[in-house]
Amino acid sequence: MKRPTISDIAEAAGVSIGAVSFALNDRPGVSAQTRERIRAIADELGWQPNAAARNLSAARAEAIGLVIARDAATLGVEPFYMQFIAGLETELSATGTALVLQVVGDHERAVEALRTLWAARRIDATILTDLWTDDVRVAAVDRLGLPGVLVGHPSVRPPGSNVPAVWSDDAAALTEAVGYLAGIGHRRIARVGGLVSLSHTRIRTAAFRAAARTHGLRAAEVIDTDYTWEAGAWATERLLTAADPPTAVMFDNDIMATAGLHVARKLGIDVPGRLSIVAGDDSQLCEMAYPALSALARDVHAYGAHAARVLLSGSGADYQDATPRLLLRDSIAPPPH
Amino acid sequence: MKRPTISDIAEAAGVSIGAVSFALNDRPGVSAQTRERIRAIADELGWQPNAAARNLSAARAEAIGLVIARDAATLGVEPFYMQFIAGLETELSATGTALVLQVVGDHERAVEALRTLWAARRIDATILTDLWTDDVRVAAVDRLGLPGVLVGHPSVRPPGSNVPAVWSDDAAALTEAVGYLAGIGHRRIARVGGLVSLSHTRIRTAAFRAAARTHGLRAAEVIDTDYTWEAGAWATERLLTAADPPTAVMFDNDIMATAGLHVARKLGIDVPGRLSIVAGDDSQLCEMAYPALSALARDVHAYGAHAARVLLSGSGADYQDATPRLLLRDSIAPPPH
DNA sequence: AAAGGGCGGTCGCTTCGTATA
DNA sequence: ATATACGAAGCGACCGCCCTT
Repeated sequence: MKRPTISDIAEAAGVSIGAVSFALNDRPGVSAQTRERIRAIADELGWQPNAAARNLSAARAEAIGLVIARDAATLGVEPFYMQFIAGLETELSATGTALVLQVVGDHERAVEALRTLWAARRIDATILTDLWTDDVRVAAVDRLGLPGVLVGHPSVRPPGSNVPAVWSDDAAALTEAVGYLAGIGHRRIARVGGLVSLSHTRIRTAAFRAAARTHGLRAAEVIDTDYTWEAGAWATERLLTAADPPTAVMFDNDIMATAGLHVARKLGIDVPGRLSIVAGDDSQLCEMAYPALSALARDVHAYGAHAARVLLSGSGADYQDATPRLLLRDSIAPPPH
Repeated sequence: MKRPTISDIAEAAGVSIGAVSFALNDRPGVSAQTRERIRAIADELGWQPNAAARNLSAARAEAIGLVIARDAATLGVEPFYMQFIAGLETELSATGTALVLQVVGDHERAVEALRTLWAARRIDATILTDLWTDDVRVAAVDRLGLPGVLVGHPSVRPPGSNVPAVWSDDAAALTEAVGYLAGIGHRRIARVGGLVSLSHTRIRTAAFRAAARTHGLRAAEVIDTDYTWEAGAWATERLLTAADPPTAVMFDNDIMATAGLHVARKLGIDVPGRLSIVAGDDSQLCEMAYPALSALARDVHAYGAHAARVLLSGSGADYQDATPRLLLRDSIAPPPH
């Protein structure tokens, strides 16, 4: 029950504390047989290094911080984070790095949390998600000297900063999707975007507009939202009840896409007969909807793993993840007429 | 940029290290003005006590561990954990306690993770969720002397153990729901349960059967599953295509309830006209379904907060949370005929 | 006599300089 | 000179003991 320390081992082995440390850390300076003897005793005693002591002398925490800045209520159904975290873990657990998680309400508190964790040496690095343009958190990690990785397009990185970014080419994904819809005949396509403060929202909107121009679409309206069910429903209703409504709508997340589906049903608009829908990520929500929603699919689990790998490698180099692909289910069809 | 230590403050204030420690920890032995001066300097320097150093001498980690034993794939849509974690955080952050999160595949690995975290003094306590009957993790925390709280019915606690439990009366909730359905005329009610290895699944099934007897139901079939969409769909299909099918089905989680809704639609069975559905928890998935699903509602966020509070209080006393209530939406109606 | 504040040991581990075979 | 092992000095904060005014 009492947890053994290195000196218990030293005593039992009849050697010095230093020798035990060297033996257990695979460093030269201890004979092979002494090393084995020490190892055996450590095993027998069930010894584990005291993280506090080790971190104190090494000045490392062997932990990384993930501070999620999100209203608790909306965190529930949003499938992104749990999968992302599970992905992180696959890499972290392999290196004995702990994940310290915190959920806060806004960026200001996120900065405060990161500052405290870092100042207290509870974390060695952090991962920043849901990046805004001119994100105060990026500025903060730069200022603090807190290592980190940005999960988002490298363009969010301010000049002078060299925090690596892990990203995927959302613009290409959107371009592909618009191209597909245009290819099967759609001429009026709308986009229900996420928070305009998020950098990837702007990137996607820009790509959407560019693709609309390329294909000479007759209409390419964009409505920005806050990602919630309510906003998705409201935006869809506005789109569908306008004169000359779109024949296809692309949503920035799955929750809003599902909301859009509901609104269409309420208005008696058949999906995909009269309206095609493209969802945002590709969570299980898409399969759960009826009809099952086509979506821009990406492997969030792998995304998390890659972010962790970039962080642990310390290379400082950006990493481009796979481009989301349009996954066809049952919510896309050629436009009516 | 450089993170200050207590001796930096001492130097800047022209006092000893001990005086700084006393001043910053609100202990007597320092004059009020010295205390203020020291505080001001600490603030200005952005000082935070080095967690490793403090934990080393205090032999505490100021952190609790949450090891989620769940297949990564199913973690995605399951809204429980994120909300639960957010609830935990509201209490933890108030006391400066960190949350160390780990995601593993099974109980064996969970025990291993807890053992390592505890042996390395990375955590002071843990929270155990999704409890099984004869859960190896409960035995492990007892054996290790690792403090914890069980999120589940006190009956999962083996004799001799005194780990506190935070629980809600699921049996009462199920009884209420069956009573309601029976009250509006249902005579054939089925239950699609969760993992039979989970203790609360058994508790609910027992309550379901007892209530069925009380109300003299003609049929009260129970099908156990693994909580997945596929299992929910399969179970529902089996139920609805049998001779003399149920007029109401109660699901143990929201994902399966949604799957059940799909199956009913596929079979051309109107909900709630010919089939009533009760979902398991009450996540946003219920509102997202069409028709919106009635559910046994509980406040998961508060549940998490209560678990944290019990853990931090150290009282060791069980805490009974609010009993889930039947929340009526659009998926319940009297049976046909 | 009491209040303010210095000193030094302590937690467990790492690491470096040095001594022994 | 080489391989092996010892002793001690930190890492940063805490805390009890003791000495000042």
